[in-house]
Amino acid sequence: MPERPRVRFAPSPTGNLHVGNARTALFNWLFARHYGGAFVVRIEDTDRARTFERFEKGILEDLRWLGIIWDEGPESGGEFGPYHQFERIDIYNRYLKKLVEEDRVYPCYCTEDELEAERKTLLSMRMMPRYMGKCRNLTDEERRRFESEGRSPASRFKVPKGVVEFNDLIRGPMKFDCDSIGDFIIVRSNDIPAYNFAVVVDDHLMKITHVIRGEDHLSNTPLQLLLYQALGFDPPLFAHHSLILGKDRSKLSKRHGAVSVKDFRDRGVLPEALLNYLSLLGGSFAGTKEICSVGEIIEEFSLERAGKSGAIFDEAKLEWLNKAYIRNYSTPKLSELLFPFIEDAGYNCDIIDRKWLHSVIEAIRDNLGTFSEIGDYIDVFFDERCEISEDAAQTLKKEYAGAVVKSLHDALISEECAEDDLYRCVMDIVSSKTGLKGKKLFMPVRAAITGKTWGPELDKLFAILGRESILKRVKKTVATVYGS
RNA sequence: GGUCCCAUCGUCUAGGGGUUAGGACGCUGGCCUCUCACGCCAGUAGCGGGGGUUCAAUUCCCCCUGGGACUACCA
Repeated sequence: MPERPRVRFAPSPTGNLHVGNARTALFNWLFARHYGGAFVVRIEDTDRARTFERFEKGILEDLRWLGIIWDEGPESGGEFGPYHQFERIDIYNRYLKKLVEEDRVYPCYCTEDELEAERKTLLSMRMMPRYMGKCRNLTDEERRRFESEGRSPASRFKVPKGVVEFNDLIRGPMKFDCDSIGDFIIVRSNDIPAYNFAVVVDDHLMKITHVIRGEDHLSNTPLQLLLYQALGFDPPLFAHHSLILGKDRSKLSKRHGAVSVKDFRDRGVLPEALLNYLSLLGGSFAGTKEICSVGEIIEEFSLERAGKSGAIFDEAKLEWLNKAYIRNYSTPKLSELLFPFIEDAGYNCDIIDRKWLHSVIEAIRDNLGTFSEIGDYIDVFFDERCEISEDAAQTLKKEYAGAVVKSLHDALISEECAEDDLYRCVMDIVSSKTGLKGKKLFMPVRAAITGKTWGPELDKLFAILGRESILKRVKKTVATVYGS
């Protein structure tokens, strides 16, 4: 391990930050933090048609939200900038020139249609589609002719014969035969460098020591290694981690539902829960502990513990973790995070008494898997939002329910019970009057008061609602369900 | 089709030549005066198949099967 390893996360701003990419960023960041190295973010914005600034902003925002802070990169700068590839075009051109001079590169005049046709032919012959080198040995005369036709060439790298070998830090020894690699484009006909070329130049110039990325880049590695060789650069070490999969075991993508960090953030998943979950996927910590603080995760992180096989993204487990993290928040802090979600559910937090709202949140906080569920739990505390659900109506129509509701009503009216002992006192009365207990006793009470068959604990409900509100609700229920 | 990668409960995983194959999520049951959630207890379920190597293979090797990634002038 070098003194100070340098790793990078290099997203292209063509969409929101995907959880798979977030995991790659996380692994790099954990690696840097674990070994006391540097974590750099580089924006790969060479695909001009698909690059949008809002995506870059979003990605950076999501990284910060997760607590993945970069030592060098956009906005914060650093010694090895610029950190946007599009601002580094001159640099790539310098190295292209070098490769041209050394005859490692040649101009290719093929159009995309021609290349597509070649691919199809090869495929129909059951051969691997790859560039067969049509422009590799063009005469000057032929080149001039293409130029005069107005064709602007792309630059292709001359792939040498031989094999490329490297030792993947996660997967072990890797070996690729150059015969299966066609001459590939390193600078496109619009003079913008292609991915494999830009990455190699940047990683070298930015002194990256370890490239940690998804398995989907494994087959790019031999191409990049060839470029390192041609450029005379020392290559970094490579580590290719497994991918996050959807339920059907294919690479997680939009058709699987929520896949971006933003999706989970909007749903009310805590950043520490998502980060913890992502670090759990495709690996494990030394102990049996699964809920770990960032510090512990950094401490435990190691590439050796990274699994080689893909891992299905399990939202149920994420939610379980989220619940655990929610429990660790104090109610005031939790409330602050919850307010936007309460507003989304159609409430105006400004006109609701803070203290009362806190007690409501206190009553339901343990039920929440994600913040966006808050609307389903909070409505029972607002008289005007209480409707009798189908389930509740059925419960109330059971033969024993009528008596329960009646004695509940009577107990509330009698003023026999003190306000501060309402729940216990009323339930004792109802229980002794009806002779019922357990589910048959409590379900009609719950249904009569909340209109639902599930929700926060009844004692908390009584304490927050108070006699007046409860009585009003019971009367309403009696009127609508029993019609008297 | 080609190249490459991978393979332990439904899911995430631990383990590793001799184990009652361990944990977590989920699910089921029980307890906590109802449900849900929390907490606790219990239960459910797994080494893809075939050959080797070996006294012994889930573990090591090979083949098959299955799954996946890549196969762009995207990254």
